[in-house]
Amino acid sequence: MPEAYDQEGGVNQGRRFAAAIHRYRDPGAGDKMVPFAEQEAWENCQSGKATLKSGSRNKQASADYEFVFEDGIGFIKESIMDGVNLEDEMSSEKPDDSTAKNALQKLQEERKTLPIHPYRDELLQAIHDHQVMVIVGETGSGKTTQIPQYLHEAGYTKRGLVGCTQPRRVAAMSVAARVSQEMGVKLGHEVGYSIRFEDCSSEKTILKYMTDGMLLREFLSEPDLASYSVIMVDEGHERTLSTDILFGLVKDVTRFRKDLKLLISSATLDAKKFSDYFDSAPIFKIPGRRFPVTINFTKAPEADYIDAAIVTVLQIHVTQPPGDILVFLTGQEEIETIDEILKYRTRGFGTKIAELIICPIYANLPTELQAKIFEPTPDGARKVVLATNIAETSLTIDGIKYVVDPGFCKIKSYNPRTGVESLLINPISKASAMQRAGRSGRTGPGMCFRLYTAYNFQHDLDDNAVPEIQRTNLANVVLTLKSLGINDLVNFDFMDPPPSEALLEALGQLYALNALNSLGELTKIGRRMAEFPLDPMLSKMIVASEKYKCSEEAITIASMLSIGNSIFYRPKDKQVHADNARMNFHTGNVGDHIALLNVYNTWKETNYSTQWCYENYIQVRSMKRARDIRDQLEGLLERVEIEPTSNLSDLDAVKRAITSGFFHHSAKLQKTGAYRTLKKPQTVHIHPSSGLAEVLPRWVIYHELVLTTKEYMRQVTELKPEWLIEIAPHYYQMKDVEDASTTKMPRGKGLAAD
DNA sequence: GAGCACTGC
Repeated sequence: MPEAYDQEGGVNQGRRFAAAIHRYRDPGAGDKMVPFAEQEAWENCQSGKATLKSGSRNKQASADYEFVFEDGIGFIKESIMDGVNLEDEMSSEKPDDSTAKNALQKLQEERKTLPIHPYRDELLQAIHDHQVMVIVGETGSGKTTQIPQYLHEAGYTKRGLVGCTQPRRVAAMSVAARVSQEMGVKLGHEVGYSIRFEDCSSEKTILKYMTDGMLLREFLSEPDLASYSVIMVDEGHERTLSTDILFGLVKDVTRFRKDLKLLISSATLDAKKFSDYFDSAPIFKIPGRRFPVTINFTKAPEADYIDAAIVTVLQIHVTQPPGDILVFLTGQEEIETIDEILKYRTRGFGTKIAELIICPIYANLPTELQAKIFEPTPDGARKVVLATNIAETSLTIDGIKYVVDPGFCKIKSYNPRTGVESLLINPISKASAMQRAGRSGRTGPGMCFRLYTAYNFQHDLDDNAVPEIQRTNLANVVLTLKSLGINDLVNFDFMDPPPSEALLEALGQLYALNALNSLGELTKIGRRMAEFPLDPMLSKMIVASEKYKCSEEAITIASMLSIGNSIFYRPKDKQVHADNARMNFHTGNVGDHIALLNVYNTWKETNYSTQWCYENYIQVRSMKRARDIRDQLEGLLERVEIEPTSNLSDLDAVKRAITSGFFHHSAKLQKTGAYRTLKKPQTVHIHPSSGLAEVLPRWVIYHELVLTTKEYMRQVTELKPEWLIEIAPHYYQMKDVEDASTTKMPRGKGLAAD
């Protein structure tokens, strides 16, 4: 086994997990089937047709439960996720040779073959009878495209819009496109969608698909949702930050708007919880349409999931009938490692085995390389897709018959006490494991190979992932709710309340930013800040830039910072070139914020050239996104009546604006070469990718703290300590910036000047 | 001298 991946951090995490499996494993359960009542119930429930009797099931299982590759990893066939309405699926796949029908008629007939169709009238009656309902609609049931149309047909659109929220932009767009076809209308007319940067709706629109975040923004201007007659929150089980806030808001609106209908779609496992939260709302269940998926667990725990994944892929390739393989991995590095090892290993087979086409896919992979996974697999070859969680919900790949699931993913966590973010490898949830398995049964019967034991699935995995609202910085959530006039946040009706520590921290932060007064009410500054769809520190920087006459620079920097760390592209074989290109923007040790400003302005000077991006190792996609965000912020400047002004000749003015938003994030150099944060003291370091990593200024301000191998400040700019007193006198006193060991510090100048 | 799960406004 090559050693390359042996040193990889994720593997160590995996080992720890595997060790945990060992600890928990029942020593007698090795080769026997263990009863999994809970799991069976779960999966039967999932299938929508809980008809399998346990007796016949066991008989079937004992006949062929053991699925063992020769000389490889032993798997046990543990269960089957049933396919439902398979016959319908088969018949709808048949080409329709009646040429007389026009396209619209065909679409209307297709609608009638959807699993939801027989439930139409019953569903409409239930919606008529109840104000709030939880809809459990399995994948492929047609709930997202059909329910809004049923509501329209039943007359609900006469009283107002039917709005349907989605967690992702593409989903909102593509579903709206499909529904507009089915209704035979032009997209953007009767059927439209609304997503950030793109409003494809009009006065004619009666069915509106939108991202959940977009409905949340609409709440700010229409807190009673007066223009809607029905709101359907789709994919509620995904528990995005926006849906969780929406839940609390729409639940409240239904109390005083008895004419507003509310539909929440959830997965089977959460339905009861959703129903309880919405005052015992009835649950309406619609079966889905899916092919059966056979689930295999390893007989024994695997110590190294990277190795296990590689062996499993090769075993499938050599022993199993045609069909592509999807492997779920945690990140880019893991994907690249497995890519290399698989290439190396299959080279050894020569022409003895069929060709194995390896396709990596992750969100930061340049667009042109992402396209490869959608190319059809040539006859006689097999494709193996190495994917992150992006393949769990965000994109679907046709032709996948086998899923390999090591059972891990990276999850961002946030420590409200220290403000440190980190990205850690964690075991996935049961819900996530089922979702992954389902990716193999989209176009035919599938097989899922889990690289952990059934015991481990049952006992070590949580039912659901921790919702985002419980593991994120809440400053923006709090500002949004405050601007909706919700003052008592501690008693806000969250489905799963965030830790009170995180709420208090966010309140404190907003108070320090002068967005809230001492009574916790929104100030004029706070109201202006709430207009910007940004982290409040960035919004404050923009609002403060008015005073320093540099709003143009502030919105550029805010746009670039809100992209995250995916601006610079650093290919393995050209790291030196990429680093040199990056350092060109740091001339004069201006700091990382100004460097980002330089990147954007230089790109703008090239007329937003793609070629220029390639030459400078900059991600084109990220820059285009920065431009979209900047355009939006430019429009919002006008809304809050801030003049667009540029002050490039006075970089200190720009840095003062930055300090106005980020004064919390200050740090001072120690004799050791490390830094110490001024408030909530902790030892931190300048990230090696910073332009100031070797400059080590005495005082710095940073954008964020990330924990990787050390605690690093990412995006760092030099600071004059007197700015802290000048800008945040309520937060810093002289003693904070005085320093006995730094008598040589040129104090007074900045202070006297202002 | 490091390491970037994934969304969304």
